[in-house]
Amino acid sequence: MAGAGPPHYAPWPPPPGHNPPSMIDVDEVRTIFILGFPPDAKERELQNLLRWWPGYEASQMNFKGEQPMGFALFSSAAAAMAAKDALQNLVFDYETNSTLRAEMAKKNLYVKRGVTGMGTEAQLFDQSKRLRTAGDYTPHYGPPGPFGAPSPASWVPQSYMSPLPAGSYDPYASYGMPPLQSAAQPLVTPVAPVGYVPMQNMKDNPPCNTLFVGNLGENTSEAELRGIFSGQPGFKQMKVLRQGRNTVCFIEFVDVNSAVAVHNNLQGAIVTSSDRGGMRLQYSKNPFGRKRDFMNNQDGGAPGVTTSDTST
DNA sequence: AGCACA
Repeated sequence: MAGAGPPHYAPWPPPPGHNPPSMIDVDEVRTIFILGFPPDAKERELQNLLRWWPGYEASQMNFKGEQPMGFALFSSAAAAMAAKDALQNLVFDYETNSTLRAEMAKKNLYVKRGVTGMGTEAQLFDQSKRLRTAGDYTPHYGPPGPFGAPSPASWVPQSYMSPLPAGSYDPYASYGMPPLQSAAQPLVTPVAPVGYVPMQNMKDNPPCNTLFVGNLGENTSEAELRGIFSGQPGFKQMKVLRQGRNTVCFIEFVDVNSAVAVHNNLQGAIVTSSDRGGMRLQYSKNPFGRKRDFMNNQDGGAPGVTTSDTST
C-alpha cells in the first residue's frame, strides 16, 4: 500500500487486511503445539530445540496438566508445518522414552511486543504464563554442537548460490534464500528443512571421509542437500545420484573426523523436499579419492586412518 | 535398501 510503509516495528497482531509485504496471511495459524515431553522438561529445552529452526519466532511451555505442553510460533504456516512434521515422533528423551507429538495449534501464540530484545525483563514479569523467547537469528556459525547435540546452525548455507548445472530443476530458485532475516521481517521461506527423525535399522560401514545419504525421495532437491551439507565443517564436495524412485547422495569431507561429525549431527535430519522425512547417513562403501588399486597414492581418506584393507 | 566419481 502506498501510505503504509513498513513501520519500524509492526503492531502485533497487524490489523486485518494489512498484510506484510511478503504474502503472509495474518490470519493463518503459524503456531504448533507439542505434547509428549517428560514431566521435567524445561521451557528452555523447548527453546533450544527450536531456536535454529528457520522461521522460529517464539515458544512457550505450559505446565498446567501432568505433561508439559509446548507452543511455538513461526513466521509462516509453512514453516510451522515443516517444524511440526519434523518434531513428529521425535524422541525427546531416550531414557524416559518420551516421543513428541506435534499438531497445529488452534490459535497463534501470543507474543509480547519488543521481541527483539531477548529480554531479561520479559522473563521477570510474566514467567508463569507467557514467556516469550524471541527468535535469535544470530548466526552462530561455528563448530558443531559440542555436546553431540544436533547443530543445525548452518541451514542457511553460505554457499547456497552455487550455480546449478543447466537444466537441473531448482525449486528454490524463486526465492533467493536470503541469508538471515531479522525478526522484524519474518522469513517466508517455506523451506529450510531440518528437524530430526529418529533413525533405526542402521547398517553402516567403517568411517571414512565420504558419507552416503539414503532415504531420500525421488524429487529431493539437490539445492536443498547442498544447502544442508555445504555449510558443514570440512565439506569438500557433493554428488547427487538419481536412481528411479530413490535419490542418493555422496558427500566428501576433508577428513574422516568431519565426516563423522556430520554423520552424527545430521543423522535423520529432515529433508523437506524429500517425501520421506529424515535422511539416512552412512559411511560410503567407496570413499572419494580411493579406489581399489587405482588411485592408491591419493590422499582421499583420513590421515592416519587405514581401514584394515583386505589386501588380496 | 538404493554406493558414483576420479
